[in-house]
Amino acid sequence: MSLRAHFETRRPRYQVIAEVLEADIEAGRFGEGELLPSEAQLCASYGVSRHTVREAIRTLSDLGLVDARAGIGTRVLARNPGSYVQRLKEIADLHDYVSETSRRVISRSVLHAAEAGIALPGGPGKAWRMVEAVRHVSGSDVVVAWTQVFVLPRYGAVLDRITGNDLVYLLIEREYGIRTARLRQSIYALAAPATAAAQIGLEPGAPSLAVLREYIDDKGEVFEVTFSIHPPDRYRYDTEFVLSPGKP
Amino acid sequence: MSLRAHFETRRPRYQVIAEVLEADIEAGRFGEGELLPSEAQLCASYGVSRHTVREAIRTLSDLGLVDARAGIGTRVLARNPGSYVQRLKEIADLHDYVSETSRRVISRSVLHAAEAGIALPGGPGKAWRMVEAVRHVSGSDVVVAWTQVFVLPRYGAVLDRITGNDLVYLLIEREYGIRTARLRQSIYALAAPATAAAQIGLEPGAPSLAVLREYIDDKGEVFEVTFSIHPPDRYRYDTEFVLSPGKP
DNA sequence: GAGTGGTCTAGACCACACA
DNA sequence: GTGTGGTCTAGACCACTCT
Repeated sequence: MSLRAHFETRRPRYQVIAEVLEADIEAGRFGEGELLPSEAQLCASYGVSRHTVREAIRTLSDLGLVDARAGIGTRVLARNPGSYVQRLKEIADLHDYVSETSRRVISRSVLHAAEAGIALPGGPGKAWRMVEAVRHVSGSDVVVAWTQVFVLPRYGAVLDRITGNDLVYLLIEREYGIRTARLRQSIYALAAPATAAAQIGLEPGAPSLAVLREYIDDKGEVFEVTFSIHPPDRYRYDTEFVLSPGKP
Repeated sequence: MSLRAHFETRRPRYQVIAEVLEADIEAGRFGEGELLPSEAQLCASYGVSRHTVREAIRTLSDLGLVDARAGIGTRVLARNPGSYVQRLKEIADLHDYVSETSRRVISRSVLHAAEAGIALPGGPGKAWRMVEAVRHVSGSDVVVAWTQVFVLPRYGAVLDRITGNDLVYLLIEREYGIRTARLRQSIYALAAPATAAAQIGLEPGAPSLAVLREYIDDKGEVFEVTFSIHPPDRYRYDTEFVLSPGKP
């Protein structure tokens, strides 16, 4: 294989070489688990400098196709099927309805985990601060969710200051300089509990959608838990996964 | 700032420089939207070659912190909060319950979109092949879902061959050489429809969780749609999002 | 010790953006 | 035109792995 493509198309040599190597891998000329020719050999084959060869290999590495190691060589990885990713810039994207709805606080309290209607991490004796609220469409009285927000007592101050649209985890991140490293989310159907049902205009026991979210900081501590109950037909959880190449 | 760190710790110079620059950005010494010093200036400041400076800048670029452009310079991007990604190697990970459950086919048919209980893409007159099935825990008769799978007629042959655990989209990918490029998923609460309720041991109108998935190939065509109804408490949809650095 | 990729230098020419 | 980053060469030394 030559580099005619380079001279014809004026594309960078390392890109052309990367594509040739990629095609070789796809075609099985370099099989899974085998080593690519060494950088020195590739330099000779393609008549380019080592830097150029290394740029080409870097491209393949970024695609997750090969793994280069000093002392060993550049190994062809298992045919990468890619992976499906859902990517969010802000966790707020998860509840895009936030911007179109407002919160009305119903109550605030301090309680022990055992008293909450749901399982909170840290054991039944652990104290949490909680606010109960409903979310309704802004400028209307259509209620889309009944919500509980639990936060660790040391962050509880933010709960006294929330207004219609603030996202509690963002307030905590900002004021206490922590970062949400992980979010766990669980969605399930539920017969609406009486307390929630009354607030959102459902019959007790009617179908409803429950969403439980745990916000976890970079030390692994769950610092906030939210629990929402949505009326059916006024809320759905939509997701799109896109196939993307890249390292696993 | 010197490169003492390099000589003390024996770490690559470009890494040390990258960290110094990153700290400078964090500290606001290079503000959002501003240009970094040119590569030539950085070479002089740190007393290294241009290659080394470029490796450092490449590191920052991979982190999504800066954007280098020929003719302009290297611009500091808006403080990158990272993004939260949910990553799946196989869409099958989405229904992890697949491996622990088996499917029992109830019926097969050919129908027009208008006859389906849900909205299928492509207009009401479009023909689809469908199978109706229930999923139950393997080796038990506990039913966890009532399911409909719709596929384009030209792929319908696979529906005649599905056994207890095959994933239809994987069969189609394999046999017809297509690739699932995107998956759209919608989850909502639903009063169980009578047909489904009867099959999974629910009262009609009881709370249930509905999951609608559209499988889309790389030409943008929806080639499969699945619709599932789950009893509450026998199914929940769990997700974990992890904060990851990187370009947006 | 021989060979690998990882790091680094000192040059060079180019395409591009902007004044 | 001047300066930017993008590409490329021809060297060099190193840490690492395997024998």
